[in-house]
Amino acid sequence: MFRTLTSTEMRSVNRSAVLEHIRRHSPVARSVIARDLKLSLPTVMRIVDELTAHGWVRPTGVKEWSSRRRRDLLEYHKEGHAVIGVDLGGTKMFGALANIGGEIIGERTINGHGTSDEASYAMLEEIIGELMRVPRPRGQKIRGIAVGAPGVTRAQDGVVEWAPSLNWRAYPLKQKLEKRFRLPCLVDNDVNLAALGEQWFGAGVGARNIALITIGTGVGAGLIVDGALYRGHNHAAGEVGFLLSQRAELDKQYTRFGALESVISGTAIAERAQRARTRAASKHHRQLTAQAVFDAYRQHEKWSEPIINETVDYLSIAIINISALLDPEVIILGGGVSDSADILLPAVQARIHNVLPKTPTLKVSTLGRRAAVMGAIAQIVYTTSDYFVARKLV
Amino acid sequence: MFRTLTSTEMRSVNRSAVLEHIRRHSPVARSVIARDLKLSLPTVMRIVDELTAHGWVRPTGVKEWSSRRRRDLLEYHKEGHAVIGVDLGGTKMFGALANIGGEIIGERTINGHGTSDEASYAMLEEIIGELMRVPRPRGQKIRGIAVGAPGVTRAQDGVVEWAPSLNWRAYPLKQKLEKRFRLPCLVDNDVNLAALGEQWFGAGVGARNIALITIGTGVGAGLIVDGALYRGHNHAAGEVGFLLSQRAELDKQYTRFGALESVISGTAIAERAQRARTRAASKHHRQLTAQAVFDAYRQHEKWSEPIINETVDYLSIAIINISALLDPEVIILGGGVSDSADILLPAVQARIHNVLPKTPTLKVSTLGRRAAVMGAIAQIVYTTSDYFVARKLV
DNA sequence: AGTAAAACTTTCTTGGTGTAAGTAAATTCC
DNA sequence: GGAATTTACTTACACCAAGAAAGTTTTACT
Repeated sequence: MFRTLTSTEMRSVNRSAVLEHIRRHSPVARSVIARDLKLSLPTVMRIVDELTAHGWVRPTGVKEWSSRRRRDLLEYHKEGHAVIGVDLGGTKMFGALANIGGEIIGERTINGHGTSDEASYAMLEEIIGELMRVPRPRGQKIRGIAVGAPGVTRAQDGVVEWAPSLNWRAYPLKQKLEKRFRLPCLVDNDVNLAALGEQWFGAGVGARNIALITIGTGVGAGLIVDGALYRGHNHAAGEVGFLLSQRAELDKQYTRFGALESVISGTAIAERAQRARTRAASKHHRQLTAQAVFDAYRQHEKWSEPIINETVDYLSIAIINISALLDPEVIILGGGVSDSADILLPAVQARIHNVLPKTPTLKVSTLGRRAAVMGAIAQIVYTTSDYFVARKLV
Repeated sequence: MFRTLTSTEMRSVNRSAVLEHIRRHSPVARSVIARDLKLSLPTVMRIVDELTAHGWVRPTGVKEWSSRRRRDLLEYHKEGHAVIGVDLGGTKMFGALANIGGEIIGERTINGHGTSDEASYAMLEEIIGELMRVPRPRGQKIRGIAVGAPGVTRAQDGVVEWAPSLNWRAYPLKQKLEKRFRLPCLVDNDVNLAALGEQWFGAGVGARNIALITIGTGVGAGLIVDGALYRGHNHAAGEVGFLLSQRAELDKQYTRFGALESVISGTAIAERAQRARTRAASKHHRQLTAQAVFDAYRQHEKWSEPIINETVDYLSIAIINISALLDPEVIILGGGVSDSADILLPAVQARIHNVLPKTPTLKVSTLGRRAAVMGAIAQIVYTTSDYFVARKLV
């Protein structure tokens, strides 16, 4: 729990701080970095040299800008490295090749998933293989591969403990990928990666405490607490699908899906709509999707209102409970259902104001389905550049 | 957010690790520390010398113990320093003088609280003054004063933003105390200190992720996340009193007390009992307390059952929600109501097993009303010995 | 008694940070 | 238009702290 440091690791701490500063403020001059981070100028120089040599940072070429002398500014070298990120969703696999600035170079999607553990893995290998063959700017190397899996993952050793949709159980994914592709590989929960993605490139930029709620096939949350991903004691933090919001739910058993999940997930919304419609019209309409229910609501079709209202209510309760417990700066809505944020956000906003003393900022994911892939970039930068953080206990 | 380090601070990181190791494993030999913490022996020697010189650690005098040579072992020097901790509860003030090993040297309690902000402060000063005059082992100096306030506190600058029971609003407590007592002073939320206390000396020893739920006059929680106290973006993390567990609660306004608080707090239990009794017997009994309701339940008095069942249910929901979101290793029950844990714990235990994939360990506070004061010790040790922690991002 | 092993000690090297003095570039002032 | 001034960076060096390696002490075992 208490990690010790050598001088080299102290350098890593400082290097992380400098790189992070440049990433967030580029273009920026060395002297500004020194001032902001309270480092001496020689130290900043040395670290910047190191970062430049490794392709994380480069001089802009642009000179001067304000009073007195300005020499070349520095910027985060977006094109310095490429990263492969894959989001293994519940229903499809989405992979991207991107540079470390979050610019996507190539994408691949495969619908459906494997029927066995090895079939799922083969599809993943296929996607990664294709992405590795996508042409990149000359000299740009792939720095690593990060995979987000829907289920319980042990990020430390890269084992997927349980991912039902892929038929993986105690599956040593990282090990297999590293053996196959000979690159640093890394496995995490898909929602965790998405939260990190929003923190680096999306709606959570600049925030130190973030909750990303994704509502799609299922419901989950990724938590960033005091600046770092929080995974929990059993890798089960952020399982908001299992939140309870009624006393009656105590008497039921929830194994595959949680209580909240059975109300507000896209699947659940569609199911309720299906039931309402067959009751109302006594004839089967086409298969309804959550999307269709929201569209109906936009068209003021009466039957959709109780469904949407119920969804809004239970989502509001979840958001209130998350805020009461975690007091994040921002709560981000992601996943397929967030396409209907135009309906959800204002409604939820109105509901939570009464009940909480302090309300977080509510936002919609700006990265959408790419969130996890963007988080993959962040994770690869973290691990391959030895990110260390230090903190003084208050 | 990204803090930089100098060599001296690197030393602080390592010193913290060594002190922490000795605190948790004493008596222990230098060579063992080096092995466990992956430090070289010379470094451990130097740090231990430093710690000994400052009174944090001392040689046991006891020699050897196993194969080959063993020289003097080291132990945490419990009596090395004294600390004053004060818990400003909702209804009474409880202060203690203790050594850094958590052994109490003297205690003082004042019932009730001031009618104005300055009256409350005067009472606090009075308690601290008395504790400073309690005779201590010779040579033992008071290292600092930590105060836990019921309400919103800014630990960083020691300002109590809002503590209704004490009539404090934006009250610069730390500043006033330091001016008066000329010692390092420190102000935090009472439940936060209690959580820290349980982590150092109580039911949370060894755990990295802890939620302490206190149920007394009000309801609150202290969260320890990845080893450190988590306070949230607006110093409002752990406000479990505001958790919702029914859709109907969305339509009410909760300003002074939260929704959950109005059901499971000691006050709320007593109120419901009062109503039930007056209805049943149509004559006023003596003022009922939560304690009395639990006693009645133990005596199988029928009227108490629905009250206790309701309490158990909503507490279970809260615990389930906390687990789903935070996945702590242990959830500790504290506060006045935890005296009835013999009833609550097994009942809650039974309720949560069905609903959650992973359940945390449920425990009762082992420190009771002293929890916050014990946490005060921890905080003072943290701040006055410059605790730094370093962490590699996965 | 001699030997081996473990637990420190001492000495020296290495990595890294900061200070201080120095140089270069650009703006401002006269 | 040149000198003074300010800012950005550079160089040289001192200092701090960790680790490696070799030396010393203590103890168990033969």
